[in-house]
Amino acid sequence: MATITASERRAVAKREYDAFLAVCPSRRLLERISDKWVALVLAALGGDGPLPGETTVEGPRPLRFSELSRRISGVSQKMLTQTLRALERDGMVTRTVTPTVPVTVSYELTDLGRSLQGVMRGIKEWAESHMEEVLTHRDDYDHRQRGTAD
Amino acid sequence: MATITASERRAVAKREYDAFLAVCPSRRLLERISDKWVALVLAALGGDGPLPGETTVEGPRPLRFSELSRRISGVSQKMLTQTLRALERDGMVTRTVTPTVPVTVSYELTDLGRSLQGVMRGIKEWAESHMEEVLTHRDDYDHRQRGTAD
DNA sequence: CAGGATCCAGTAGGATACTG
DNA sequence: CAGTATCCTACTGGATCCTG
Repeated sequence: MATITASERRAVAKREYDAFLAVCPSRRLLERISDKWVALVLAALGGDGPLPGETTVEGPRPLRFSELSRRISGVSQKMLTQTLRALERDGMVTRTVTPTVPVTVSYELTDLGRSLQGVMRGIKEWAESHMEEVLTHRDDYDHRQRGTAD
Repeated sequence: MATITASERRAVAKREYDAFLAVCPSRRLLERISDKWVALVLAALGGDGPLPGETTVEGPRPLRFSELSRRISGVSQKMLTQTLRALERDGMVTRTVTPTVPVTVSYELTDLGRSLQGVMRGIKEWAESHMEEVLTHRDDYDHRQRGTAD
């Protein structure tokens, strides 16, 4: 009998994943992580920038729900919870509950999460550092709308 | 009078962009590029993987609309057009029309687009290479739903 | 504090039909 | 071929209320 373990099958399958294919599971994973909230949560947990009210810039550390909420301005509690749950389920963050009163919950990146954060941070930083260039292109594009036959 | 040019103002503002802030323009740029279709279009134009039907693996080259459409399986013509327009407007792809019959339109990454593709490709590849690990975590998470008091 | 549960508006995005 | 235009549904995600 061919004793093929799950990990063996997976090792083979690994090379087959192709997000260009609509039916490939990696396509759905790509959809999940191609999300602004994911990018922002990972960046926050990854220790990008100082926390509001804090002057010292420190590295990554566990953040509480309320800290994340304050850091990522404009995020609703629903989206934050939802995003954190998904990231936890996918093994990218850990959720730690400390039974104080009231309860304290903190989130932290796992190794897997950190590896993703490496690429996701790139996106947030790209957006910030290329904003001007993009704005310039938009101006050009919008103006050129008529002058085509110039 | 303080003669401050637009580019000077922008050079200063550049360091101010912070996607953590809901009101910051870079937040909206982040939303725009945190999109699966953007990731896939950039990857396709960036020359990731061989084209369907082609055996030789070549680098990036301009792709026609229909080629993109075939490469990115499952994309609707609406989303593809919409994504390409947005990328063109933001200066990340060029659109070239060759007046044959019928018309030939090809898309190509700009330098700006290539710089973004550098980080976006990371995401697609991360999804593909970490699919297994994520699946394992999901199994764990879903099973652990009851056995909490174990 | 850290959510769960609901309700509900806005929009993303698919399907379809038509055009230069 | 490479779109544009329209219709329409389904899901996203915000606002609100409630709980341990």
